Amino acid sequence: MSPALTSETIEMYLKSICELETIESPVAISQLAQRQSVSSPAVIEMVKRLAAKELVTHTPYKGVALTVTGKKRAHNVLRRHRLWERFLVDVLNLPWENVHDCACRLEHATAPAVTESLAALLQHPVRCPHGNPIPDADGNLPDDEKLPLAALEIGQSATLVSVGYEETILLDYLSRRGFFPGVTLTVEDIAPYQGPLMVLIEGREQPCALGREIAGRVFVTMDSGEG
Amino acid sequence: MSPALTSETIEMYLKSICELETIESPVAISQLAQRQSVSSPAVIEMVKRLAAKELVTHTPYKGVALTVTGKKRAHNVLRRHRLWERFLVDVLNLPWENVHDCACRLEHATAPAVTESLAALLQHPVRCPHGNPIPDADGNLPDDEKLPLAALEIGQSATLVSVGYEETILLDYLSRRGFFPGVTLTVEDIAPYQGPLMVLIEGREQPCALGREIAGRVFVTMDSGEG
DNA sequence: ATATAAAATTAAGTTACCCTAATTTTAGTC
DNA sequence: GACTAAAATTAGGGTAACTTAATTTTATAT
Ligand SMILES: [Mn+2]
Ligand SMILES: [Mn+2]
Ligand SMILES: [Mn+2]
Ligand SMILES: [Mn+2]
Repeated sequence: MSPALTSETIEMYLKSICELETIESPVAISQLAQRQSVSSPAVIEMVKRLAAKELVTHTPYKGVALTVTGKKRAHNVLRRHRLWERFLVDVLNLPWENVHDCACRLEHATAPAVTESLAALLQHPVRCPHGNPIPDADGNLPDDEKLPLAALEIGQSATLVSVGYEETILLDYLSRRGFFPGVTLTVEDIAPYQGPLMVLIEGREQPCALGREIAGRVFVTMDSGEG
Repeated sequence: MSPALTSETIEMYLKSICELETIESPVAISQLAQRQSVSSPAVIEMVKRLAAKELVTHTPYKGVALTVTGKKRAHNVLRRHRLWERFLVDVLNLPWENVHDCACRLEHATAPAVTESLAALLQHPVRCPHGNPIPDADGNLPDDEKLPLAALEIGQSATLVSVGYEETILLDYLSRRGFFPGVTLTVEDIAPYQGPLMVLIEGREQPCALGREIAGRVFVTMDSGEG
């Protein structure tokens, strides 16, 4: 028997590689291991399988990069994931911070006909509830103008676009403090020595302290007249 | 590491055992093997795992039966399956004969919160598009009054309730000929030697020949005044 | 009661995916 | 340029779920 074309595990690796490539390319084995919560040898082994299927290229001791086919496949998973997220939030009214995990299971169990009917039902949404773009049916993913909140200087204002690197702990943390796509933020202070940013959400009284790590995962666009 | 509480494979075995139990109990290993499209040794091995988890009881050389826990678990899978089927037909407008396969994948990837929100969205439907009852959130499944079409005599009329033992080939075959829950059927003739039944769907000109095997999987209720 | 066919089970082996421990390679420091 | 810590890789092993081939048990038919 020839090995299966794909599997839930393979799809998750492809998706992770795709997401990590936006930060560094090629992607380090250790990064993938951390993201997938598995050991490095497990990653090495899987990377060999993926390379055999020509979904990634592996440069030993350097890292992994998606091939064109691999990237298409990854974008397709992302499409399913983000469409399900929209459905779960918009139609089923499930909480913004929980839908990521639900979608992460559904994404692997979705037939093409279901994906496309879902897209039609939702009227072909462009972004997931966390602000990340939804690839089109052909696998095209527009990369948008955005910069990490951590790149702002004191006094600058910006609009929250998206939460990169989605994970429930992070989404939970942000939602509790009112950080959603669309809100307007002002950096009131930046502590030295990689300390936290004091960020005010428009309409709130008190600013909120965000660590650099998190501020690097929250993406914004500068409000016009300030860029 | 203790073995996972459940898996897609385990859920499918439980569901199959549950469905087969309505025909014969305990369920024969060979029946399960056929239903799951795997070899008998594979079934034996899995049955041992299920027995270890106390989800089934296995009487060697006799067969398998669900425990109370096992049946609850099976009903829960059936609930998810049938709710997804309703969603796919009612909300996404996918074809009646295709949704079974789509739902068979989604059913294993559905968090409890998703299941219940889905049920609410659909206004707590009682039956799947193929007429089979949807267990409630507690796992209760009402067994309804119905008899196989094969049990009717010549001249008798009945209403199609459900298609048991769902499989795409069967659903495809029936949908092409107009057999859906709710239609009124009349048995016009029954061929001897296990030959086919000539069945007329109300409103049609020509009767349709259905083999005994299929007529045994189509369930009806007698129209009042004929039982 | 015995022969035989069918069903169930055991035996032995495979693949995907994971692990820990040991080793090798790379990159940064003096 | 050698020394060392971190990262990558190899070696060896495990489990879930499957396979085919061989064996045992049950059911049936004479
Ligand atoms: Mn996933
Ligand atoms: Mn998202
Ligand atoms: Mn299934
Ligand atoms: Mn159904």
